[in-house]
Amino acid sequence: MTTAQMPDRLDLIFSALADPTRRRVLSMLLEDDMAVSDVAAPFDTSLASISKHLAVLAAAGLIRQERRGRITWCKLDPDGMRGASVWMQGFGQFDPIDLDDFERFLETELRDDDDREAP
Amino acid sequence: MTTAQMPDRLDLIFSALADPTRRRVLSMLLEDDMAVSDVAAPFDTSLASISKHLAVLAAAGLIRQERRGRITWCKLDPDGMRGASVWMQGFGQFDPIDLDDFERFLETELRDDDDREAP
DNA sequence: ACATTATTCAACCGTTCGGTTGACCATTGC
DNA sequence: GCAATGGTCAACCGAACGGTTGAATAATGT
Repeated sequence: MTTAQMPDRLDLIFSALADPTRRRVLSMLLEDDMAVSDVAAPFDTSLASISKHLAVLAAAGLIRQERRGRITWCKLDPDGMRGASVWMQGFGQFDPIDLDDFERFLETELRDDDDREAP
Repeated sequence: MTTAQMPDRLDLIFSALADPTRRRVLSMLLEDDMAVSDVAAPFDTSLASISKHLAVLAAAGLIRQERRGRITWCKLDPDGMRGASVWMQGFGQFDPIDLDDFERFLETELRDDDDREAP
């Protein structure tokens, strides 16, 4: 059967990116490689949950996980995003990377992504 | 309650893009504005299904729907993708838009996205 | 007025998703 | 060897998703 109904890589990537927790994880990994537990630390969900999220990101090719000793290192794989990025670029000639814009964006995500509480 | 758990715009955009049918719709709209029925035509799902997909895309700000007479026109809103595109660009300095690459990509998606059958 | 066309609404159904919990390997430290 | 640490696995749960069908709403054509 060649009609394997295998999900497109774009499916994997975009649905991986659709979750705010996973996006936050990626942002964290942008700053440095991390062990699974360290990734999980700032979240108030279970370790297992984060482990699953990381698996999703890995399946989408957005991160790579390398087991060394008893800790599993998670490393961003920016190239994994390339296909999706290219696809999106086709829908409008966006300015060639407004890095400042992104910086602010990231800041926001990192600061109050998950637990924003009412004052 | 200010802690409304309102989904982030990026959630909306990326999860809208996570579905191959919706991506194909966007590709179609890239070529021209279309009525809902015309969008639905090439797919072998129900009209209602496509109508829902279009609602999702509209909610994500990726298309705009304008009712004129009894037909609802669907029009791509490339600017809706901007935020997500900017976000992604932050994860790697991708080349400034390889349009040829994209063209081929699109071709592929349009041709055999949904119904690939075994020979 | 009546039938037709265009689209959405509402209820339902099976599947996937994100989360939890507790058991289960590994690897390290004593 | 034994206990602690790091991570995954498996089973489960409620919510969201993508699809279907049939009724409902609206504008158009005759």
